[in-house]
Amino acid sequence: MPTGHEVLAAVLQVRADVLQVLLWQRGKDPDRGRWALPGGALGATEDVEESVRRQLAEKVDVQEVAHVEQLGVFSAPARVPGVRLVATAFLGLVPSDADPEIPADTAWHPVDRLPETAFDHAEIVRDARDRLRAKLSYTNLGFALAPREFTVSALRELYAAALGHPVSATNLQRVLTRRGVLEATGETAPPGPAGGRPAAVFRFTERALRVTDASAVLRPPGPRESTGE
Amino acid sequence: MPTGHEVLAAVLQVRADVLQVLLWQRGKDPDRGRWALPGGALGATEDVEESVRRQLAEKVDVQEVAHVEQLGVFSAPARVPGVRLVATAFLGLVPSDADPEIPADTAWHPVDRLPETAFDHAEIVRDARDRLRAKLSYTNLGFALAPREFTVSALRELYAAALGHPVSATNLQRVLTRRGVLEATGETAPPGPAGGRPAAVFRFTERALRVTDASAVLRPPGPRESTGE
DNA sequence: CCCTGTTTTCGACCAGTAGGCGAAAACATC
DNA sequence: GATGTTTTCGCCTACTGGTCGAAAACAGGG
Repeated sequence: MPTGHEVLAAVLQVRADVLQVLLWQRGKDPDRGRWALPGGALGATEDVEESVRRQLAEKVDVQEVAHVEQLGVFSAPARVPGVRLVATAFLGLVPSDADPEIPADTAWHPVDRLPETAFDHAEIVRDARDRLRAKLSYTNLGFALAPREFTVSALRELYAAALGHPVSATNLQRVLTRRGVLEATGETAPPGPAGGRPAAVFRFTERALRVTDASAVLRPPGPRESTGE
Repeated sequence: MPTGHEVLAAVLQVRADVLQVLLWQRGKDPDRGRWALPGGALGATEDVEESVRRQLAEKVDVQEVAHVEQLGVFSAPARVPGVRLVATAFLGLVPSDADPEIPADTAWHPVDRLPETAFDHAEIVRDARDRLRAKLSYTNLGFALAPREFTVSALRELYAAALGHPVSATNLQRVLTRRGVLEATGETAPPGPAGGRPAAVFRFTERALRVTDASAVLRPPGPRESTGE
């Protein structure tokens, strides 16, 4: 039994205040009618990251996908019936203001209320969701879920939807500002129908677009590095 | 050209106060004479984690490997000459007091002064080292590098060697104690030849053995969870 | 036996960071 | 102008990490 290799992408976006994942409905067996992650066989001349971007391009406008990172390998011998197929899974993030064209067999589904899924794809979606939730708090990954410009309230709702629990606007703004990743544009957004003070518009700074993993505890000794400019 | 799949393990241990990796010297082409990571082809009836543990057993006593985790996929089309070979890389950790038997072609090498390595294995070792350094500070991964019982000074030297920078013993003890992962045994270790106060002996608690990733900033609201018990 | 040197341990202090609260600002509608 | 709504900002508290220095507990030498 030869070993094949496929790539799969769990593309996440906050839509209607709910974290959702892009799935397509299989038209043939095995698992006909069940919902699957976009992906496909690894090509001979590409690595897995190139491959997942290529395959994703068949379902959505890849320009809209702001962040792609490797989740891990799924390799249970019988994860797909009949053939031996090892999968490299990816996490993809789409800003909440994008509404990419998608094929007819494709739809967004809330990550916490998945339909009947194909193969081990539900497990992959869970892993993607958990990875996002973990990294949202200690990295700048939020920029990949947010529009280019936004108010603090809008960002708060995004984080709340993605994390699955309420977030304080005050604290969110202070934390992100202190990290040096939030920047006021000077503009203000018009208030809603009920009135209220107009909200200031922010964007992520250049440095925010580099996802910095390190929230190092047990730092090397010596004076702190400045976070500002 | 068919696609094969192999697993590779970067097994790290602090030896002689230096972070080292287990490598074996290739006896035949390609890359004869260069140093390679242990590993091999994925079997038909195993997943990648089972496979890496099986392959590792051929080089070292697997009982000594305290922690194994997936690093990622390496899949550049020409990463191995001649064939298309996708690799799943793993990070393995061995406690510093273990000295496993290893074959004649196998040796430990400092991760910061590698010999001539085969294929893309140097990159994998770098990734393993960086992963360890990142996770040491915000997880309990240290337990996998330490003996079952140890003094704070010994643990400090372990962390310093693994992280590559000095670590304060005071702070290390306080941080780990507050996390509830350090526990005094009540015993004391005899002082060195120069005298000095005898050091208290510690061990990691049960809860420390579960590696807890979450160092969540932007927590859900409400009272703090107690770390005690 | 006391003094010195060494190593560990512990308490105190400081700074940086997150969470919470409420007042003030800036708008809409009546 | 009064009221209601939303945003913004400052203040307070709690917790955590980093640093320092004193005290504790040992060995060895005079």
